[in-house]
Amino acid sequence: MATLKEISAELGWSVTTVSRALNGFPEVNENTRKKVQEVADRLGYRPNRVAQRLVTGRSGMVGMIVKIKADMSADQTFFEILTGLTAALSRRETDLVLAVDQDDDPVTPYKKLLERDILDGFILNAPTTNDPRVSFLLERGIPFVLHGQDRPDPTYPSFGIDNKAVSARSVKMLSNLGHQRIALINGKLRHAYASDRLAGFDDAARGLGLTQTPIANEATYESDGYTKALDMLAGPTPPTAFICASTVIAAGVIRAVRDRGLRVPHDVSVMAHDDALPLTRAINFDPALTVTRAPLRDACTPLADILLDHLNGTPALELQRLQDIELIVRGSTGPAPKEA
Amino acid sequence: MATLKEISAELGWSVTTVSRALNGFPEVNENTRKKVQEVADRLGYRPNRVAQRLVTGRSGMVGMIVKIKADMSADQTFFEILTGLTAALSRRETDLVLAVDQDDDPVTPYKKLLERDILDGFILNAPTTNDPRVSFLLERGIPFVLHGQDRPDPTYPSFGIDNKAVSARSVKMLSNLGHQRIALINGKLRHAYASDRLAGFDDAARGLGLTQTPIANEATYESDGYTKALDMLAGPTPPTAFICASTVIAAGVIRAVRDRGLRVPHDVSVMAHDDALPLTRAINFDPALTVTRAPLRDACTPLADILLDHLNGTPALELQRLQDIELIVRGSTGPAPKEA
DNA sequence: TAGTTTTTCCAAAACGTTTTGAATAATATT
DNA sequence: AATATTATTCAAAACGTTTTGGAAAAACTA
Repeated sequence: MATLKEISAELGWSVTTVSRALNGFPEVNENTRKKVQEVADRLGYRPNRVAQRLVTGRSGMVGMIVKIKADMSADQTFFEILTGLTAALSRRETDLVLAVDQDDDPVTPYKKLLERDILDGFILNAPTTNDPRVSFLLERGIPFVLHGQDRPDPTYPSFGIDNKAVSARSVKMLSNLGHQRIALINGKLRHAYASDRLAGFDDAARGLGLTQTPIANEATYESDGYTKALDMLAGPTPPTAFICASTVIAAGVIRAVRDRGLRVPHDVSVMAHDDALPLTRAINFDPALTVTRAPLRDACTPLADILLDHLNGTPALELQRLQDIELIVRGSTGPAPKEA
Repeated sequence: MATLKEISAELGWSVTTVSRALNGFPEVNENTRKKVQEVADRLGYRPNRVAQRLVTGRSGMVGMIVKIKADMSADQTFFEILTGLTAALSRRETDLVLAVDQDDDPVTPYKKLLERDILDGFILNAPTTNDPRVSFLLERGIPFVLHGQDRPDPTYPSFGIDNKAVSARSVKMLSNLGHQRIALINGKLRHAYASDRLAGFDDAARGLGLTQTPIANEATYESDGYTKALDMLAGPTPPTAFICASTVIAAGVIRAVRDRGLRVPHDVSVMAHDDALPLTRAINFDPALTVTRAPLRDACTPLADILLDHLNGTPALELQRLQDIELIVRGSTGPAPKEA
């Protein structure tokens, strides 16, 4: 590994000048800069990042802790955001490094990595409500960006969708189609997104004077959608429309509707939130699925940019952005059925 | 973050003494050492790893590059080795950090991470024959351990199974049961393990004078096992026994055997190599599967130990170890059928 | 030519830690 | 008490890079 000292010795200039030449300081003469760059290229000089971080506090590496789960259902999300973030950060000459979380306490892996004092910041995803990781990093002034929000008035950089609006827009659309009995099949309530969608659903239903709005939480898989929808459809006043937390859950709901001899959308409308993951495509449903769409992949560049802008000095409150949600109406939703 | 300087100032001893006290140097008085440790504990002192690496060349972090693939079939392997390695390294106060490989050239992500000069070494897995990553790291004298081998006379630390012996023991066992027509359904030949198993199969068959030994390579999924076994069973002299690259492939072979109206093991014996992954358990097969067994999880601690011993100075040639293979005979294999 | 201004490069210090070789203090021996 | 030996601590340098504040060189002006 070539060092500044070697370049300095070969050219007869100080280490200071060599450093400033390579780093584009304006007071270095252009000829000097060119000569330094030529020798650096020839010797294959690469700055020692460890030494840089010791002086500047920056290594050019940001971290993300990965929770390995026994079930594989989250893998699409996981891989999608990993590959997207790696590419987005790479465009800004930053490396994403991962560590595996194997502790009961979600804060522990952050403590361990912080002991190394090597990473410039963190990207956090899948927040729980009032996420302890967020509180921990805020207390220590460690830079991070959160994908989503974990509290109503966040003081940290973030990028995500407005999950209350996801529910509200869905409820309004279905209400406009004449649906009075609208069901929500929601995710696990420990996740902040699910909690927000529940709140948004309640608010919207109340605002529209809807009173028959059954809710089931804690759904993850297709089979959850199936069993919870079956239960709801078995009641005396079954819902005529479902809002599902994901396209995967919607597949289960549609299967349940059909197993009851009902038609989509003629008898029951089904819609879902769509992260636009590669293996569960809404347009491949029969009928094609109506969705509130916000591709997970579209979050990667903003997340990378927000974190790096924050590291470069932009105040956190200027780095809270929302991802657009697109309502796409397809064949899985239609007017409420006439009451028999 | 407390520093040695702060401890030094509080106690009135030099930074040198404080450093040596904390690092257990024998010439430091025991009383001195205790006092230093107390202040360090009180101030929450943690060594700055960046500064340490600058002086010692060690950060306490080793790296692994992860190739993200579109299909999910490798995830079991991936997760198994990740979680195992993280735990094993953690026991030796070393952090495993991951980076995502998104380049066509498998060497590129190593180059990028090496520019950082932060990691102490690498763990490499899934080698191809004469793996370019191995050559690259050897040329640069970068410490690493390889899970498996990629060449006949490796000069680097490694831990893995003898894949030639996997095939040889399987062939011998089936030959001893009277089988004369033994088929191999092998993995992708670009992987070193598949290449070695092919060689071992050929050698063993030749040594036993077997001449009807059909081979199919490039199998990964259950469906590969199914279609390749169907093809072989459709011939004029179908095999009476199969050796499969994995338990997943064996499931496909068994399905093909049954679709042909044949019985396992009465008409056709089926065995496989078993990495003991959690979701594809050989004893859950019907009948329970005969296997050459080498749990992937059992490789993790040796891999971690070998790499760290190498970093601590043990020569590479003393750090090449083989994992035991256990031949477990169960109900899927039996004597060759009598010729009709 | 002398004085002033601008441009360019540099010495020193810093970052936090480790290590070498020596200095100092304490203890033992004569 | 003086000398020798052992135990303990220390100053300085190193690691590679960046930055502050200033020195030196070059260019400009009167």
